[in-house]
Amino acid sequence: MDTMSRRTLPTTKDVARLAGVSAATVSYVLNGRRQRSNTISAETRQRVLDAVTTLGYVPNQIGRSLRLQRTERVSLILPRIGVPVNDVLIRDIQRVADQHGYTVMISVVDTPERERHMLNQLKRRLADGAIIVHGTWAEEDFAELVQAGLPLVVQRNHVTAEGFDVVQTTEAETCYEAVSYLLCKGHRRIAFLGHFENLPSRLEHYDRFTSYLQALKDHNIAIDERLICAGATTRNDAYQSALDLLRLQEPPSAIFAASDIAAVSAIWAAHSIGLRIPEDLALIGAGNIPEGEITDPPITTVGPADLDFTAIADLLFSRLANPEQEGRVYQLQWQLILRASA
Amino acid sequence: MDTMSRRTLPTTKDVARLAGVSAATVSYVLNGRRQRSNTISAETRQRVLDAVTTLGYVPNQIGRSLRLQRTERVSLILPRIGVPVNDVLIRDIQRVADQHGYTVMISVVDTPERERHMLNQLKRRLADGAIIVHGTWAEEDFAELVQAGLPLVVQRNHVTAEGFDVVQTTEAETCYEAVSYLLCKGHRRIAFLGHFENLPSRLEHYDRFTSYLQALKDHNIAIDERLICAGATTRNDAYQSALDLLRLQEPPSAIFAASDIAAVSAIWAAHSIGLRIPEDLALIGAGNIPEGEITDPPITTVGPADLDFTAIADLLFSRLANPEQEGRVYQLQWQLILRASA
DNA sequence: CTGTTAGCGCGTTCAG
DNA sequence: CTGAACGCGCTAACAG
Repeated sequence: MDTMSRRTLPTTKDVARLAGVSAATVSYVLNGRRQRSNTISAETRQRVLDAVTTLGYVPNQIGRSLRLQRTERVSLILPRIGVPVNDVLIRDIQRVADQHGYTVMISVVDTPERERHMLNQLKRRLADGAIIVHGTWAEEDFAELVQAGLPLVVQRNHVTAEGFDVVQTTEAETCYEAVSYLLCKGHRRIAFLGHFENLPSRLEHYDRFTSYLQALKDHNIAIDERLICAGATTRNDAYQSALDLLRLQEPPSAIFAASDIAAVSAIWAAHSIGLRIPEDLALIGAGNIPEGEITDPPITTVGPADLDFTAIADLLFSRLANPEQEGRVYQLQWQLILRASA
Repeated sequence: MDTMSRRTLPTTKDVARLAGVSAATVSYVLNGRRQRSNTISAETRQRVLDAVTTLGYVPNQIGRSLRLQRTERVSLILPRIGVPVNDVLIRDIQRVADQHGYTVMISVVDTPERERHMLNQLKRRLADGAIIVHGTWAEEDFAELVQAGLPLVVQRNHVTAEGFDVVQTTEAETCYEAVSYLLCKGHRRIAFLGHFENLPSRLEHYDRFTSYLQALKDHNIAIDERLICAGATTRNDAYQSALDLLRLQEPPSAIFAASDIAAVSAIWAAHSIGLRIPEDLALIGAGNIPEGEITDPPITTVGPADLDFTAIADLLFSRLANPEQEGRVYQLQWQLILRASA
């Protein structure tokens, strides 16, 4: 309670002195020796534990990390926050990390500057391993991290698993299927509602968009640039963009939204000008977020059939246990989920 | 590129050897000496920098932290993810941290077990300071962290700023005003749509709820427990709960939702059974999230007038610079924001 | 069964 | 202007 104790936290040495043993013994007691025949008498053990509680000693993780060459933390790097699918990812990684006694540290990395900063932090051993989701990272960045010996899992479709693991989705085919579905229903003016910021490096890797283009092309529909909308970053931006689309002289009869959030916003936009869905406007989203089940109407969407990303976390911890293994590719199967909006 | 280099990262010593200087000189060059008259010749400086790039040397943050007794990280602890207001908080804290050269690590702490784990991590010097938002933390936990010398900012209404800073809102009065507003409009059956999990320790500290109760009481309206709904944790749960409310034999004519997310879900629920808002059902939310402006109708809500939480981050960094200062209280002004839903 | 010693990587004091 | 030496807190190897 005195102000002095706030200045200097107790160390193993303090505990050792109070218990009348050496610092090593304290460590043995607290970390339970595993190898060798190093055991501690019950009496000494108790003296140490008493000293620990008396002093309120807590081991310093930094000293421990330096000695063990291991932080017991994993880093989860997200390109943006407020995307429901990331909530699930966080939940699943958290759960697996708990089981391994690891702490998860989440970082939102949404600008090139922050990317550079985080790249540096990771090379400085901020964590023992990292899961990087999408973002504008260059492939060289991943190579640098591998070079630095950091166990790494990258969720991105167009990247080669060289020294790290890659999580991919089959969204290219499924999005193609979704747009084809709209075409088969007779729609000829189909809008694309997405955002072109924070893309995985190149536009041609933006599967949801290229699939849209390809499907139209394969059905001999000319691309109308006025129907391609890039402003759907936030819910409110998506709302405005959808409104702009629907107010065109020749408005679309269907919208393929690159995210379910954008699709929900499109519903609000349609409602606000008296359009009915799907009668006046067909709508397909992407991502299969739970929210899509409670909208009016529920949203037809493409996305992972069940929202469980445990496998991604498992990849990282398996690599943590065996860092030298070859890069693996894990496929997340997407599917078209028909509901009422299209 | 050889496998050896993945085993052992270069250290200051390696850089020193290659540059033909001592490790100290490397540190001088990289950290730019401030005190004393220690300067390095341009020539030596260049040799060191060359060696750094040749080896791809990156200072090890763990060694640095141990030496400096400072991690150059701050911890942001959230009780749950997927709440839009936290997106704003993250953005603002991130920005301020960038300016100070600090890294933000976000943690989702949503169970008592994770709370205990994180309490320990913080005492182990996971970060130099922390911002803790709501959650079920006990006041003793904060005292422990203060005792451990951790600069701390807590966002919670009912807590005394003893050795740390507190961010409070005026939501108690504003929520009272909101419910009173409904009562003045003639509503007598007003439902409460909230969630009783993850509460700040005690139910009587759940301002949004107590204000609801108090307003009814002051207007001599008997509490009808069937109108008090505790299941609105996620969007989908809130939807179900709202549906249950609206299907009661004597359904409410108004709903006060403890979050805007719950309010949006209530709109969907109302739509799905053909109720119009505000004609058939009045609705007030809480939190003032941007999404409330694009719903149909836009949501009348209570919340901070402008979404800027820079001040919270400033509190932490000011305390980081001056750890011994008295605990301060910062008030976040809430207000009733009238839109079309009530 | 327990104490001594060494060193993880870094930044800094002090003597040259 | 530079280098040798020290210590941050912890744990593994080795003595005793």
